[in-house]
Parts: sequence; structure tokens; C-alpha cells
Amino acid sequence: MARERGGRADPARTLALLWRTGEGPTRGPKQGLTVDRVVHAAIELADADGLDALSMRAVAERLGVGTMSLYTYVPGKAELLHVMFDTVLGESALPDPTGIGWRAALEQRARSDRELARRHPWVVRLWGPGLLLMGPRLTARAEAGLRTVADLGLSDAEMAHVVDLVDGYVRGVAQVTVDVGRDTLAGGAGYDDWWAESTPYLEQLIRPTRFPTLTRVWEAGVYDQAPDAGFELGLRLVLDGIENLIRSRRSAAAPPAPQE
Amino acid sequence: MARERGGRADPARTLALLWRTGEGPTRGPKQGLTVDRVVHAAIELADADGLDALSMRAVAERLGVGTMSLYTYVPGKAELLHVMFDTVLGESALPDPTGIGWRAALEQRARSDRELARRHPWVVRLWGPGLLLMGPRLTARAEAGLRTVADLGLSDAEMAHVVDLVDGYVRGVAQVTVDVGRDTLAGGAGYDDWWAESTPYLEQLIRPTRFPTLTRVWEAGVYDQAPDAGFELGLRLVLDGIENLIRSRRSAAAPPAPQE
DNA sequence: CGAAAACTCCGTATGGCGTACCGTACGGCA
DNA sequence: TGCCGTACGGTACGCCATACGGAGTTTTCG
Repeated sequence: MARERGGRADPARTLALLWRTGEGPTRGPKQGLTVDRVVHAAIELADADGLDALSMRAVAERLGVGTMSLYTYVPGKAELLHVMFDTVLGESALPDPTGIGWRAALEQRARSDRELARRHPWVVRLWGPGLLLMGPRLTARAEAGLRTVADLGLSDAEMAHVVDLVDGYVRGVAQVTVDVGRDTLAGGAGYDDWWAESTPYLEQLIRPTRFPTLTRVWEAGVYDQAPDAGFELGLRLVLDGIENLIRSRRSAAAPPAPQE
Repeated sequence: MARERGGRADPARTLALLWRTGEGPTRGPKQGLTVDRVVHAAIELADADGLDALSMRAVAERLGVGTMSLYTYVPGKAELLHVMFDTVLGESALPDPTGIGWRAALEQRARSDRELARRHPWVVRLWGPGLLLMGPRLTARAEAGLRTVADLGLSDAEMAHVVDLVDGYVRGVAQVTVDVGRDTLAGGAGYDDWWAESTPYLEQLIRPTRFPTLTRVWEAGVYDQAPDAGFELGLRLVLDGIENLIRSRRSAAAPPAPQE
């Protein structure tokens, strides 16, 4: 009939895992591991060898237990990934706008996220796409983000969208920056290897006649820069856009207020 | 010694596949399929059942051939995904700024991409993260994008960053919008099912005392909206930011020039 | 105090995947 | 005509997540 409770795809069980609610068993042998040890082993493994190398076997081996023992602590791999994600989110700072203002706070938030993505390249593969479960850290992030832009004259929806915009921007840059390539790339060759080896062919295919602007920009060396060279510029533009919005909302609320 | 040429992870072979350069064999039996038929079968399959259901076996079955026959046309699954991606990119329009201006052109580009992501939810999983190979459509996109913001007084690098900013924004929204959940979600339950079933637990965990701003916004119903409700607002802010930049560059270059 | 119940650990097995290998049949070219 | 490169595809290998069930351990209850 209904799916067995306590198993996989059970919101109650998964949320209890994320929030570390739920008491352990009273009967039976002592547990040799903890959820935390499992999660941290998985995180270390993902940091070292990438998400694609993260298998239940590998995690179990690193912990010196049988593969199936992990399923005592975690309902399945999907849930493990969710907990890994929420755990590592805790490393990103949640700056308070009091004193420094909303713009500086959002900027710090963005930079902190970017460093998180550098430390743990695999998070960007879990962050953007797919369902995000509200674990304690993600919830704290959401609260802090909204608080940053509260009391600026924005509507509730606008507050949420503005924070999402900044977060999404950082995620987008991280996705092209971070060497996720290592995971995805066929053959195990590095990003630079592939790029270097394919350049001669590309230069033959991308003729200046058909792609004049692109070749001009290419030859100007723009694509030789680090792929996140535009991070600062983009962040500034995004924040400028937000500032525009805030100013317009403010001036609408308070009639006598010349701009600039 | 060196990896066998013509095999996998060979840039020459992969690029030839993307650009449809490279002549077929002269000897041997006639080929029963074409690269195009393979790619389109794979695209249909991904559209219908999601990326996770896309296996070489499934593609072969849909085409009525043995699994291994696919490897005659395509070096491996990774390369097939690259070709699928570049193929489907061709569906997105590349608006010309002449007449309508750069802002309207970028806006159309953004909207067109968003519809592409709706038609083929799986593209957002290939788009952002990982290495993007310069196939013909991606190249055309880059050219068109740069052309849109050429001659506005921006530097070459700024042109590239500005286009990337808009593209990245759309990708970010698409990633949270699109029902990628179907692929990733454990247990096969729908997004709404999961959300509905987990809400009571969430409301117990996310106490108003600890997360006052979040609960206020939550209770205002902001998160009941479609997840891409902020698309229009965010796009406007991003374009505003770009407009700021362009204006500042213009006024710096040409001293006596009233706008409009 | 003994037995049942609840629990951990994990060996084994199932069904998926990508793809290497190789035998067979084909067909253009010498 | 015969050669040899090629297409096709069966089989097999080594991964993966994980279902199932047995053996051993601890708590609880009769």
C-alpha cells in the first residue's frame, strides 16, 4: 500500500537526518559509526577525487566497513548527498548588514560563496540543479539573505528575488569557473590538455569571415584569462541593478526625494 | 604510446563530429544509420524520459539496432551528449540588435533561451557545469552575443562578460525552474508530492523565533509562486546594471553627448 | 533468568550501466 | 576474384546502487 515509512523518499526520515532530529535506537548492538563520520568521509572523498568518484563502496572502504553498513546510517546515496550539501554550506559566512549596509553584506556573501565553491568544487553540481532540501544551513542562509535586504522598501517577493539573483549569479560563475571538468571530462585528461590540443582544430573551424566579432575578441586574448575574470564586473553590475530598484522603491515611498 | 587516434577523448574526432566535418568510410558495408539519426533519437528520448533515462542501450533500442552499433557513429556517450547539446542550441533564436537596440536583443535572447530550457529540460544539466565544447551552434551564439554588444563603447573583455552575465542569469533561473527534479528526485515521486508531504515537518522545524524573516516571507506566500516568478524582475535588474556600465563608458568616451 | 525482539553488520545477489573485445558478414577496390 | 577494412552486434567485464537475509549483539519483557 503506502510506501514503507522510514525508508527512502520519506520526507520525515530525510528531514530528520538533515536536522539531526530523531533519536537513535535503544536496542541492538552499539553503532560503530555516526552519521557525521559517514558524511565527513564522503565530503573528504568528494573533495579529493570529485563527485564522480564518490560511491558508497568508496565511502565504506574509507571508513573500513562493509558497503551495506552505510545504509544503517543513511537511507541511500541521494540522501547522503543532501546532507553533504547542507553540511558544507555551513562554511559560507552569513554577513550581517548592520553597520556595513546591504550592498557590502551581499558582496561578502557572494565572495564567501565563491570561496566555498573553490574549496568544494562538487557543491556547484548539487547547488543549482535539482531539488534543494531545506536543511538547517540552507534555512539559515535564506533567513540571513532576506534579513540583509529587509527594511529597504522592497516587497517580500522582491526581497526573495533579489537575494536569489545574487546567489544565482555566484553559482553561475562558479559553474564555469570551477574545474568541474575533471569529473565530466572524458578520458581523464585535464582541462588545459584538452584545450591546448583542440585549439589548432578550432582555429581552423572558426573562420574570421563567418565569426568576425568572436575572432577579434578571441585574438584580443579575452579567453586566455581565467574563466571567472568577469566575476567582479558582473557582481558590480548585478548590485547596481539592485541599487536601482531600491532607489526607485524608496523615492516612490517618500515623495520629496531628489535622486542621485 | 600516445592514445590511439580516432578514439575517445580525441579533440580532432570530437570536433569533427560536432561540426560534421570528416568524410565517411569508403569501404565496407553501407551504414544503416547516420549520426543525425542517433542524435535525434537521443534527444527525443531525453525529452520524453529525462537525462537519467538516456542510456546507450535505450537509444539503440529506439533505433532498432544493437547497442554496440552506436559506437560506429559516436565515440562514446560523453561525445553524444556534446552533440545533443550543440544540436538543440540551434533552436534558440539569435536576435540582431539593429533596429531594436542591444537591450531588446539581449532580452529576446534571454527569453528564447528560457523557452529552449522549457522544451528540453535536460539542457540545463549540460549547459552550466562542465566543459562546453565549441560546436557550430555554440560558436554562432557567441558570435551573435558579442555582436549584440559591439560598438557600445565597451572593451572586448567587457563585451564578453556582459553577454555571459545575461546567459548565466537565464541558466541559473532555468536550473531552479525546470523540473530537473524528476531526474534527481529519489523514489520517483513528483516535486509537488514531496513538497506537500514535507511541509508539515518543515513548519515544525523552521520556528518563527529562529527564522523570523523567512517565516514572514513564507507566510506571505512568496514561495507558493512558481519558482521562476522572479525571472522578469531579475532580467530587468541585470539589464539595468549593463545599461549603467554602457552609459558610464559612453560619457567617459564622448564628453559632449546628451543621452537618448 | 531465559527467551523474544530489535538492532548492527555485511556477504551475496540482482539488475542496471558504459564499453572492450571479437566473430561474422559485407562490399569497394586491387 | 580475392583482399581487407568496415558495420554490426553477441558476449563479457567491471563498475554502480541497493534488496535480501543470516549471524551475532544488546535490550527488554514475561
